[in-house]
Amino acid sequence: MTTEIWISQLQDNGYRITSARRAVVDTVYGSTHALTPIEVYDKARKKYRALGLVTVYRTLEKLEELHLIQRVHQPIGCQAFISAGVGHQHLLLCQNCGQVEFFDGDDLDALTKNISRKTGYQIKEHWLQLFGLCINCK
Amino acid sequence: MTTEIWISQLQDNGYRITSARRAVVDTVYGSTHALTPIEVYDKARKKYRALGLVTVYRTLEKLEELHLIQRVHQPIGCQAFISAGVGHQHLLLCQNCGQVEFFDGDDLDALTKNISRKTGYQIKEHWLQLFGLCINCK
DNA sequence: TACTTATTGAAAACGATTTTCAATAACATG
DNA sequence: CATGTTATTGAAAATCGTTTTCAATAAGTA
Ligand SMILES: [Mn+2]
Ligand SMILES: [Mn+2]
Ligand SMILES: [Zn+2]
Ligand SMILES: [Zn+2]
Repeated sequence: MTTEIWISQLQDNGYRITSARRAVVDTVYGSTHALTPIEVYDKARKKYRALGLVTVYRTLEKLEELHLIQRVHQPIGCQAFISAGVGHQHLLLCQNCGQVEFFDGDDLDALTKNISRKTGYQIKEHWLQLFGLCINCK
Repeated sequence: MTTEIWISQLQDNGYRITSARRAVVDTVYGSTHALTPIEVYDKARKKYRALGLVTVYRTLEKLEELHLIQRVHQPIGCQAFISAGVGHQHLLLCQNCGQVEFFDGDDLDALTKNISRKTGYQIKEHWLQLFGLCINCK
């Protein structure tokens, strides 16, 4: 998997491929840490000097819309993004260095059935995030 | 349980009891929906006309600091508040009307041990939220 | 009742995000 | 490859939510 996949996704959806967009894609794709718009801007500008912050916002918007990236919610803030996982996945975040990992294999069926019965809610989806310390930080 | 509990908590922590604070407390306490600062402002001003939005922010800040309210994270935004649950609890949100309920009794020990082993992370805490439709909305 | 000082709301400041706009560059067409 | 159409660009301005500043006020204390 390479950044070209994101590039063709953009292309296939009628978006033009520009140097600005390439710089943003190259920066966000494959990052192990969630990045805020400003962080993306600072990193991407090393690859493409003329880049504007506005274009970072606009590109992140499109990548999110195409489900190529996803927003990361944290106690400190909820405006950082990371490459989206494939299929149904959850996040594991390092509280110290901000590293992000995906995991799957949670089985919440019993739980949701139980809660559904107790509350009368029809449960549609769930968010599960784990926080801790990565190998380097613990 | 009544709003007086929050009032005495504020008092016990050295904060003065004012009409503005009473209006905010009365509004947030016991609300079944998460409220944003503006929503709190609009509702609370019906009880106390002179209330300023700044005071709403300042009071919410204190209530959060005393763990009497907690922030609710949602796909649409993360600046709404609700009365905090007692002990370790999780949220169940109605995607239609915004109603909020608490639940407990999730058992994620097996899951976290498993993830911990696979990833090498030391897991410290978790966020779990369920989304669905409440009895009225489904 | 008088005093101290935390609290107030209005206004200004702020930071993040969005909108506006004219110049530019991507890409379809010939 | 040259040309035309128009999506995309970055700068500047506007906007939105939140925070800070400040002088007036009112809560709590003695
Ligand atoms: Mn899951
Ligand atoms: Mn739990
Ligand atoms: Zn780490
Ligand atoms: Zn509902």
